[in-house]
Amino acid sequence: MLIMRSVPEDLTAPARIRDAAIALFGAQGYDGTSVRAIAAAAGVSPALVLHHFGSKEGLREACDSWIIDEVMGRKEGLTTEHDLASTMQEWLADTERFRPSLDYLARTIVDGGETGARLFAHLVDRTESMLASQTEAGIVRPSSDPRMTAAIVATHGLVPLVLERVLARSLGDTGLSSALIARMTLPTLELYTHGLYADSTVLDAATAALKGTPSEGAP
Amino acid sequence: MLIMRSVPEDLTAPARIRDAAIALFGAQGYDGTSVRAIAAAAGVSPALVLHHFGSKEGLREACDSWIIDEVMGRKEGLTTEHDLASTMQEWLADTERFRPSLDYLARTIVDGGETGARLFAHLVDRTESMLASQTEAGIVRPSSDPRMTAAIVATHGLVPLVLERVLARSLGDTGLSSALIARMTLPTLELYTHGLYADSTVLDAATAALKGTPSEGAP
DNA sequence: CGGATCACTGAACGATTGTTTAGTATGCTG
DNA sequence: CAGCATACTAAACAATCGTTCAGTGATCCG
Repeated sequence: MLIMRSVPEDLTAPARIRDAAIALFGAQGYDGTSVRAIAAAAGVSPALVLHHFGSKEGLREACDSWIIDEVMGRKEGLTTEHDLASTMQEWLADTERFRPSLDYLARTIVDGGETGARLFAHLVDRTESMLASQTEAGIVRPSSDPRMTAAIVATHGLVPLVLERVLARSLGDTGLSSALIARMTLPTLELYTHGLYADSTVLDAATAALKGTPSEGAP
Repeated sequence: MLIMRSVPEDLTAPARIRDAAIALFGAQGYDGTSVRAIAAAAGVSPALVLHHFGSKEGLREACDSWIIDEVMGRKEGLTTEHDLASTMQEWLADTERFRPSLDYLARTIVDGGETGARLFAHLVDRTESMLASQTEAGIVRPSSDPRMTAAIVATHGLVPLVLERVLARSLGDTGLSSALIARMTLPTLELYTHGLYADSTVLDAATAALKGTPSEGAP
């Protein structure tokens, strides 16, 4: 770990510590990152980290609420209203710049903890209301289970975030993930416009099968 | 960590160690699991773990190749040919039973390491050839980018695996993830049959926009 | 029977972990 | 200027980490 002071100088010490923590937690995970490594990356002593954040867990919570504020756009100019979807779109368009936040966000969501669940639930809520209004406008087809459809569409949006590494490696090692996102756009829109199947035989068969066993939710 | 010997007795010590490692690595991650915890769960001494597997990293590699064999179905009766898709379907139908393997597999894939990349690449290959034959048979619509479409469909299949926790929590805490999978089936088939959009205006707009800037791959 | 190999354990090793403590420097407030 | 809170560090703390070592039984082979 020869590289230190990887966070610029013109920030307060707590801010440098927080930025370094997000970068290292995102890159190596919480357990794989030591307080000493964070302190070195922020250019401070290990004791100062705990002086400002109480404990390593307290630092994680500070990073969580910071990333939530960053995702929801409660920073910078408070002019624009943001949410997870729009922020992710912005970040994925410049992965090199937002790499720390992207990695931290991905880990938070797949982790399934309180923060990840809150962010995902928010994304599903937004997706559901968006789909509802677009369905009313005739843009989107009605669904037999709007909540689950919203959840599915939401997860599809998270795919480039949480599966970026394996995706890139399975499509020739471009490594440039913004090009990957761009290449995903057209096939995704094709799928969302015409579906995958040429006709409705598979769906009809599944519908008939579910009609045959209607007691689905009661064990 | 009072609970130990969580792996049955009637297995060889290396097998018990490996099973305990898969369960703990899957539940808490590699860094979050100590050799001592694995040894306790397997009912052996910590030294025996390293005696059989050389190091903690060696144990991980053994778990990786074990899970690969398990996924590819190179075990039990060698009669049936399996792959990632069919194995995942079988495991997700009985999540309680296959919880350790499911969690370990999910972590391996999102980790993006060698094993995860190999498994995912295999899944994309299988999906691509399946889609190709079904396209030729008129079941599946042709795609403008078959490889990427296969990758997208593959990632959609991994969604319940890697996002199970947040998914369950955003749809009322059932916790029973097999019911979650069942509820996902119909909306997914609706999406794959009719698409999400009512008409092709969004796709047409995107296609026109990409025609306007055709120099996509050359930086 | 004798020797060797093997599975296995208890105890310890040094390194690293998160955290605490004592202390220094700085800058604000009265 | 005195007093005090704050930012910050060096050093050490106990605990845990992965790993090593010496040694014990048991099994097997000749």
